[in-house]
Amino acid sequence: MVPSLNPIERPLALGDQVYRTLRANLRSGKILPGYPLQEVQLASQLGVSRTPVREALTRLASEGLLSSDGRSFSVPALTLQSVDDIYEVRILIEPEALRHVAEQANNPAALAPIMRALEASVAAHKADNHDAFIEANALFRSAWLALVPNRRLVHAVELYADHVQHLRTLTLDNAKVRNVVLRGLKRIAAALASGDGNKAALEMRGHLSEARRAFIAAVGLDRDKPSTSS
Amino acid sequence: MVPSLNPIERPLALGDQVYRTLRANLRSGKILPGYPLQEVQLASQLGVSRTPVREALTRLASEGLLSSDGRSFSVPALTLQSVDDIYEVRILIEPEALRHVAEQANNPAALAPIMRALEASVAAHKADNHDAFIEANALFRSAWLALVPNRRLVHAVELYADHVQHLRTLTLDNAKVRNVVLRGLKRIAAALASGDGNKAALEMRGHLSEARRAFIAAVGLDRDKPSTSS
DNA sequence: CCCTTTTTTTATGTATACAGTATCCAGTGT
DNA sequence: ACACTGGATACTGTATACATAAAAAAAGGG
Repeated sequence: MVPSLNPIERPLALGDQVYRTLRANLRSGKILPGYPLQEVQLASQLGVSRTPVREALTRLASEGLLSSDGRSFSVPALTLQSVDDIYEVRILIEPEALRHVAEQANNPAALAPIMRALEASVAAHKADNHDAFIEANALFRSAWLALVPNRRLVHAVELYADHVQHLRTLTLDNAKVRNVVLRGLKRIAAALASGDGNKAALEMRGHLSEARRAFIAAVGLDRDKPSTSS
Repeated sequence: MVPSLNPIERPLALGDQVYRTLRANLRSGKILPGYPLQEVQLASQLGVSRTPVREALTRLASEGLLSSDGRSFSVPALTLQSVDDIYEVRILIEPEALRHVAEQANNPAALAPIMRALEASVAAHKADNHDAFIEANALFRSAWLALVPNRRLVHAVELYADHVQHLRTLTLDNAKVRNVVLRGLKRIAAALASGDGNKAALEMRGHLSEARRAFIAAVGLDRDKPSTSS
């Protein structure tokens, strides 16, 4: 008998690895809307066969992160309509998810990672560092999501946040937009620190509304889809 | 020149067909939780190769309708926790989705399919027809969802509704449960007919809460997972 | 008779082969 | 020069082959 062994770390299946790689690249905006994602090309780039690539692509498409135009897949171009649709869903679920965090984990120790992510955002903003700001932003979200007990809710929040990730990479180099976002994060953090669930939910709602408006204004989205332009 | 030809009806890819078939079978509760869904077996039953089967399975798993326990997939057994989680999400999104329907499509013609589905539910209940009631229930949902303009919201509602579909097949042969559900549908239909968005949202919220309670009570779910028992 | 070990079977993960179809390009005819 | 047609090309959808690992069964030893 051996004292408490942890289960072995199994190497992830290739399909999962490809999925994560692609999703990370979508998140960072490296893949532009409209470009066809071709199986052979991706497979050779990643050094695997078409099978796991195909698996990852169909998964991403079923989650709505890719759209299948005709034969192959591509990043969907965001129209004003789709941005509105996505934000409507986000505004329904994220404030309530945050409410749980405020009500359950209102001790400073649990909130520490969130505060650190906020500080990182501030620093990145001051340094005018586009990529760092985006990263700190994502860190902030995953920090508070880690405290949401409902895993399905977490999954949904992550999904719809990724749906508009491309907007962020396009617009967060604009200092004005960053200011809007940063102001929202600060208010959210303050509400969390106060342990007031209602306030937290309210602040999140306000933040999402304003961020949505700022993104749309910054990218010049009006009834059409120029989301590929930089 | 040829007089106005319609584009040809293209047969759906096998992968999609398998996906739909499996999802329909999950919906009707034909596949029991815990049973491993094996690729070769499904492939031979459906008369296709493993490839499209595999594709469908990974899609269903990524949507949360299947869970991958170790190596293969199976219908996840519903714990009280997971039912609560799913209903929390449903209660966040479905009332607001219904609000749109009440506010936008409050003319009798648009609401006719919903009313027909309600009548079918009533008839099935009176006839004590389990399967017909479930089907009418699904028809009711798809009828009002057809009037929701936000397609992503529709997709999310359908997804989480399917997550607990198994509960329905287990419990809707219970007349008491059917009564609870039917009462909810009637109130929802009345709210829609009145064109009152707030009322519609409120009734949906109440309906979901009560249905959730009735399901849990009927299946005897307490801190564990007997959802396979009939 | 039970426990251990080895063998066999079975199922998945991945790669590759094959078929069908859409797209692109060149050639030909007007 | 332009339009149309025929063929080559490239990509996807599907099937199948192979390798690996887990599970089950059988053999062997105490």
